[in-house]
Amino acid sequence: MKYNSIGEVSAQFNIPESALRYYEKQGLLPLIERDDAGRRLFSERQVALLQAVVCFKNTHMPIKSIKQYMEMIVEGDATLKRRLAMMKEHKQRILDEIATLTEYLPAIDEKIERYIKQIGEERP
Amino acid sequence: MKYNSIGEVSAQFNIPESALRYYEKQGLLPLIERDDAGRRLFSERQVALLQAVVCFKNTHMPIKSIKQYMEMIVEGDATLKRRLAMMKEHKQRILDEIATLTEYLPAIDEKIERYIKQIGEERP
DNA sequence: TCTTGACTTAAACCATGGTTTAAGTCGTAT
DNA sequence: ATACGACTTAAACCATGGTTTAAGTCAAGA
Repeated sequence: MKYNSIGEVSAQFNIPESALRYYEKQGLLPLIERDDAGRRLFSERQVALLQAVVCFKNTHMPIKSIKQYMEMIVEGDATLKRRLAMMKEHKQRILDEIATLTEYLPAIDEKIERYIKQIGEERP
Repeated sequence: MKYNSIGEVSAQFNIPESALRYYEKQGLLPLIERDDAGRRLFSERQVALLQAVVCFKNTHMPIKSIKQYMEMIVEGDATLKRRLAMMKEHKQRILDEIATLTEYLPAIDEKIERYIKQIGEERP
């Protein structure tokens, strides 16, 4: 099996090593193996799980929730329903967030239009 | 002129009074007047500016940036171009954020579909 | 008069999400 | 041998965005 060092993973995902260590400490990256010297070994599986963490972080899931999700993955199939419910809720929060941002865009556009107009009138 | 107390504004916008006081302290609500007892008086103008603050906060503009914007409003027409540039940048950040959220939605949907499928196979 | 409710302040406190620092351990190339 | 680069840890530090607390002021009603 191919293992990646923390430096390699940091470079691949453009995430500081300090953040990866912090994520592991917070329980976002459970079951990371170590070599004889205590250095982290990221398996392909861990890299895939980190990809999920990246997805969750980019969609603003709190660290505590990501941790719960990862704990459920470790727990196995008994948590499938809860994981499904969690993903449905998270999807809804993403949709709500998109809706909020979209709703406020016209207000920003109005300010832009107003400033363009005012600047045009100022320097005639 | 109609003035609103901090309690009224708090109720209207569903924002804690502590947050409104914090916003003023941080410079997000400049030029708020006071009565003889030192109590804040929100004019219609201030309420309108607060509406802008709410818009910026809901679209994740940092407090420091909102403060800069409000300082430019106080400064007057000399800052019109800078305000326009700021609004254009902020709009782009909103669009980028919507794009990011939208890009990750399929990954969440895949997990949802996978869990539905797996749960269906588990309880046949 | 005295209490109550709405307000004031400064300062302390809190949660979230990390980064930085200091000290140390390896493996490898010179 | 030793120096270097990549890694380790715990603990301290930081930024952001507030909330909470303690002590006080003021106006109005019982």
